[in-house]
Amino acid sequence: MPPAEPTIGEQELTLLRHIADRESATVAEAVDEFGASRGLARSTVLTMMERLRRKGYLARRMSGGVFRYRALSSSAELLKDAVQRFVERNLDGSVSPFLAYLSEAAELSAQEKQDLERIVARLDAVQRKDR
Amino acid sequence: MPPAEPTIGEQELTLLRHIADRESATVAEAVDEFGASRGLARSTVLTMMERLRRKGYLARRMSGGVFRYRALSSSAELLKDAVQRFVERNLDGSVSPFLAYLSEAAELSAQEKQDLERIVARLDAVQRKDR
DNA sequence: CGTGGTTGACTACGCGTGTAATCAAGCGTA
DNA sequence: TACGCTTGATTACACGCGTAGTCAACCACG
Repeated sequence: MPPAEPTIGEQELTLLRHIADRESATVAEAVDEFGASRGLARSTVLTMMERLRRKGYLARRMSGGVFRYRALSSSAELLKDAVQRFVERNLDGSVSPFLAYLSEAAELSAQEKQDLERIVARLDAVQRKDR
Repeated sequence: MPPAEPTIGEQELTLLRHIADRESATVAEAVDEFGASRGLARSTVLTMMERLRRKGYLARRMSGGVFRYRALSSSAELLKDAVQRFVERNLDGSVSPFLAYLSEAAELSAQEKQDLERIVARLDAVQRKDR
């Protein structure tokens, strides 16, 4: 196991995903595309990106006079990890509370419904093989 | 809507659920049952419980010379809310990453599988009704 | 050449949370 | 009565994260 990944704050994760989704960004670009709409100062975005770099989520390389940052994991990977951490730390590893949420509060898109059915279908298959 | 519930930290939530699960606890009991195994000082547990009380998650009443605390929501309710907050704040309201986690990383108990199938079945019913 | 905008580094501050020491009051028992 | 344990309240501190100001270097343009 890697040395217990550092924590990520909510805002940090959002920014990280933004960068991951475009596979490369300068600070200026991140400010324009991410910070501006949220009213964040340039220095704020810069600080966040440098913190993410120290934590090992971003790497950068000088290119054309400025640093270009890129995420070391994909957005989907990051989210899955975030979910995993949440399940392990807050739900004691049980997904039941999530299922409760799914059935009571969640609004599922057509795509999500389809994904869910596929998961269940695969579950059934495994189950049949098991017994 | 109530005035935007205060945040709860991870440890706070765990303690709160512990209390919710027994529907009443004194500080001494919480220390014995919750704090001791985690190496927490009595004052730490006391502080957490008082913070939870200020935030409106616990109430207390004097009983036999000591305060008895009780949670104002059930453990299940708390968890569902936590999931909801997580989905809204970290996943942009989309449960897809959760489904990705479910299908790739989660180990489901028999009960959970059953719950999941029930959810899907209900989804199917609604879908049929919709069109 | 000077001046203004861009870039990167550093420093800082408030708040929430995790954690605890300390103090004062009450109560039981030798 | 005096001592010690339990209980409650107060105060404190470190760390992470969200947020930003400031400064120095650089580059382009007039």
